[in-house]
Amino acid sequence: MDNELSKYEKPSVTVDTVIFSIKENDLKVLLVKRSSSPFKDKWAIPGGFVKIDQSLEDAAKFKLEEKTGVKDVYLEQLYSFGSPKRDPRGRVITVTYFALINSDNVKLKGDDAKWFSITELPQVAFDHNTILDYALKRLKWKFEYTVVAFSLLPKKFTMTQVQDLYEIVFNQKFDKRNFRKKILSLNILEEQEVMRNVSFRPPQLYSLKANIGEIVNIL
Amino acid sequence: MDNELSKYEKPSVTVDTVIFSIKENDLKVLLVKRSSSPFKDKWAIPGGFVKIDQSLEDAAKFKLEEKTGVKDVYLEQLYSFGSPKRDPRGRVITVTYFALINSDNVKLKGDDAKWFSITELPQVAFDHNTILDYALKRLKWKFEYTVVAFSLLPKKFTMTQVQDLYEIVFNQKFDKRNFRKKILSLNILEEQEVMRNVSFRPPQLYSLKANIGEIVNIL
DNA sequence: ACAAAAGTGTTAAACATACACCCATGT
DNA sequence: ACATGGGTGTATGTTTAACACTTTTGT
Repeated sequence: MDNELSKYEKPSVTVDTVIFSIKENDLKVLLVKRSSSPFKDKWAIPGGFVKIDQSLEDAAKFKLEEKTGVKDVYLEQLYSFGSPKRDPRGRVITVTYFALINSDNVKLKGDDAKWFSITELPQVAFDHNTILDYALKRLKWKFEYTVVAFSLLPKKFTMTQVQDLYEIVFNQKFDKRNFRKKILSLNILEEQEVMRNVSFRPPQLYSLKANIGEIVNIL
Repeated sequence: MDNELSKYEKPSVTVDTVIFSIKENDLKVLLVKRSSSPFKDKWAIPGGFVKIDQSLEDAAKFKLEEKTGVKDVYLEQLYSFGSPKRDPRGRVITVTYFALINSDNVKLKGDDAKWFSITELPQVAFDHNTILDYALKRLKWKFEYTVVAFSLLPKKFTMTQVQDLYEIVFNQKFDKRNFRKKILSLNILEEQEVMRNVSFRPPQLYSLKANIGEIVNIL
């Protein structure tokens, strides 16, 4: 390697991805158990070193697929943490991402990974509690101002599912009529068929209109 | 250095800081002329390599003070860019920051740094145009939802200065009465004395109340 | 008295909130 | 017929948007 780049001692760079999903009507985060020192046997956010010719986002996607088998999820960069003492092994800067997946599609690989309710997190390695706090804040923020919520739902969903999701994330009840009015007024949903074979009034199914990306300022 | 960290070839890490200020009733960005290859003589966002025992934010502050002589400014992390090919010399990941300074206090050091109007940017080195676009988007966003605007103003300011600032950043006129009502209703300003020795009706001076940090959801 | 910028109030429209009952289905 | 969750409308308060003239000072 040439001149200026080799003049400085280089830090290591990792990418860690906070993976959110909804399971059992609860907001969950995927954590993996560390198999080696430091923080052996503590839980940690899945992540790994960035390969020298791999983009940051590719590193995040790679880890995500390795752990969950899922591709094509909502993925966004969160923040980079680089305090010199955050890893006892040496200087490690981590670029963090957060992912939203619909856990129906997930098959966890190996038994080192586990879903934790956001309200019952274990002690975690490194500064990963800071990262989790930050990710949760960002998640709420995104729910308020964008359409990312729908990445946590199946393709077709009922209005009640949407409302349940918002109530889980904000840990707060919303008025049913007002909630529906609000969501429908955004004009981001398409009516699908009506659900069948349920022993109560069959709900309307909706899907997110194609080409609705992230769009700020809703709700 | 020990085990796992040295198993991987490490990327270089830089910190680049997009420095915004208002001069001549215009939104400006500070750029520096590169003195060496690659992109010799092209303009670039001020930045440098992260020292092995320096936090990311310290690296940003250091560069900021080196170039402008200013400390204690509004500084926030923007985004990390890490595409493998962004620097022709090798793998360089950059963590970007953006800073808002009141340029009254600034003495540019050396003649390699220059303020550019955001509307008349030169060609820039590396992927710095992407970074500038991103920074400008974030700036507007922050103006809409937080109180950062006041970091670009002197301690005491008139309502007209605040409005001018918003009009510069959004490149859009606002109604004077509604604008004042809005800002005053936020309850974030304190009345100071009235300006003197002006040949027109003397304006009220305001200052930002102490302890008003960033506070989301204004305007 | 004039030039320059500061300051001020009202009305209409849009949006948000609060609130309770009937509906469609399977068993 | 009953249990289950789905679906709907109206009235009130709050927020935003549109709009033009008078005030204070120095020269």
